[in-house]
Amino acid sequence: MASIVGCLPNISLTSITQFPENPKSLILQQCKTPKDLQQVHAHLLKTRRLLDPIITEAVLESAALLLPDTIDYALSIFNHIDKPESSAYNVMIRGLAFKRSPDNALLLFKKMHEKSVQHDKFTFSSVLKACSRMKALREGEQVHALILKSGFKSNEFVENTLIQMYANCGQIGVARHVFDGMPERSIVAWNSMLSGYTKNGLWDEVVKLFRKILELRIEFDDVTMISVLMACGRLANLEIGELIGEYIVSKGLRRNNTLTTSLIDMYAKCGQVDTARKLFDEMDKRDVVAWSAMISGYAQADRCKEALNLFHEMQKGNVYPNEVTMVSVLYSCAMLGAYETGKWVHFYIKKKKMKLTVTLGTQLIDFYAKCGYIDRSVEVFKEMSFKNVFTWTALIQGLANNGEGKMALEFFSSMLENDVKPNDVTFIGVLSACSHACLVDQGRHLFNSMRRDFDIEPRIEHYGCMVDILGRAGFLEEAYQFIDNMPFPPNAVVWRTLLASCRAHKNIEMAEKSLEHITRLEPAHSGDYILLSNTYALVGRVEDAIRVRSLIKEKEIKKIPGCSLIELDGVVHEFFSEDGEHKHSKEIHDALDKMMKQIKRLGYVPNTDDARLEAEEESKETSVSHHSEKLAIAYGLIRTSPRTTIRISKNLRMCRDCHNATKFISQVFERMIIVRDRNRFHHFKDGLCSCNDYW
DNA sequence: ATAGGGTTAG
Repeated sequence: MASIVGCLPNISLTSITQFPENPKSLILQQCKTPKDLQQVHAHLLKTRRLLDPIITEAVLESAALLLPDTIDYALSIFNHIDKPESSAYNVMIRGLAFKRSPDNALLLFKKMHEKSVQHDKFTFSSVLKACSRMKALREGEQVHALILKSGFKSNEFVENTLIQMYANCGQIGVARHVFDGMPERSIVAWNSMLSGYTKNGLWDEVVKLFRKILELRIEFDDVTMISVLMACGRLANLEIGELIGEYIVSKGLRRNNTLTTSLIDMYAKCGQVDTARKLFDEMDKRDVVAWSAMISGYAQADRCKEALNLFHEMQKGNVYPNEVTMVSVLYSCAMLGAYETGKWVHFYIKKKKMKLTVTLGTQLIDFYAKCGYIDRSVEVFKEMSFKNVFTWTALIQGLANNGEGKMALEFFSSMLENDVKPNDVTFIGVLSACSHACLVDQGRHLFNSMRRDFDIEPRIEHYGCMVDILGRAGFLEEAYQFIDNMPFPPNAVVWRTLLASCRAHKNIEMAEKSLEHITRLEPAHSGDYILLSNTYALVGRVEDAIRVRSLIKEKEIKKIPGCSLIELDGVVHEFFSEDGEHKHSKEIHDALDKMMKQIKRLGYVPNTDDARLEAEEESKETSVSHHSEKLAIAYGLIRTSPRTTIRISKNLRMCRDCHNATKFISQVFERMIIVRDRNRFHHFKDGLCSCNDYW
């Protein structure tokens, strides 16, 4: 018994023989480890004190509720009790309900019922908690019926668990019915209802109920605010969000970290990332959740570079990321094409044996796919033990965008074989797979099966995919008819899709018509005029091409500057086409000149048509050679080792000249070059591109 | 003895 001294610091070795008369609080408070408990248990057995139900229940409570991983120990003690009283059952049911074996809690409840042991409010709330965790609606309903049948007097604890159980089982209406029928409601009841709405994504209802709380002047607490802030974030309801923000300040609650984290998240989701950052900087202790919230705030605001910077700062601050943090970090890497950083994150996840949750795995798949490494996506997919519709969809979309249309469709088939129900987004992926792989009939078939076989109503995006499938394959007239027969008015995106096909198939008439439709719906982007202009240029109507291009200036349409990113040693470098002359160093320009000279020697001819269209006032060649991707590739060539792959991501479509030049570069410099443009991937190798010059 | 809470994806 020597070691018990260390565990029970108030008792000396001799005093163990004088075990306290009533050792209940000693058992509950002093047993810090399973070992402590075992020794106390042994002592109680030896001294036959275990016959006292009060003492036994204290041991049970310690084993079933307070200590980790001792639930089996608790069960073995419980099973030795001759005729357990209801309080002993209650402790066990509650312990089982909390300790990940809610099914056993239910079984024990059943046993209790069979043995006619009286159940009470404690039994009911514990067993309902178990039902809630298991999403066992049927059993929950049975318990509810039993509560009503046994003439049980209303009790707020039980009613609150009923609300929780019904909400967790998706029966939010029943939950509300229970709530409405309560004779008295503390703030916990209101909070239970709010959290029920939250779990079901009914954000509007959260705000509605909170307005009621305000109206009735019910005093709310931090738990209330956390639910409501969550809803405000999802709804971008800054009005209520700020109201709570001011309340928090006025009540001096800023030191409540959980609350402040919710506030940060709300501001970030409402587009006020800088306000969120200010709150974040003012926190006196930032835990991993606060960091994760702020990082995801930047990522959602499309400020991924800042997200990654903050991630690096987090590591300097010795806060360890968890799988939630990594989801936002990988999302940012995917957006930026920051392959090295993302690869390191994957390595870190493995090294730290982080749980590969469905969300994290799905994000890894998306990350690799967006960096052009679709094989790695497939690997991750195969390693995952749990996959959901998001996982399958990410893989299918990744395959489609990387030109693996056929494989995407194969995975779609095996998704169905695995009884995973596709959703509307899955079909976007599947249809774009058909589009990239030029599988017209397959596309038609899948589009028609959406409503018929899967009960999914095609949205305008799906119609857009169909237009793309038809248009790419050259069925422009059919695509036009298809748009005409849509059940809703076409938007600019649909016409833009057709316009792109018109360029590919050199159909002037329909290109003109498409642009007309676009301008009728919204002010056209500069890219639309460029597509039409390119179409004219392709059929030799250079004057028209120039005329259309000049419209961009005349109409003062803002041009989106082309921007290419390349990541080197974990740092993302940005190159812009517009300010190429001024911003970049001599080193880069020298590299660019050298690169252009070398590919010309091998037969590259700059496309002066495009150059002429682009900027008549500048010398033709200079203009085109300064597209951002050429700068980024030139920089990549001098900064990376020979024969390694160069990866670029770009915010616009690649132009034909850059596409052509990159093919030459891949050959001359013996480099694999992967360019992710706005729409798809181009894998350049040995002078050829994976898109077969069709994009 | 019991009830309600923050960050994550296609």
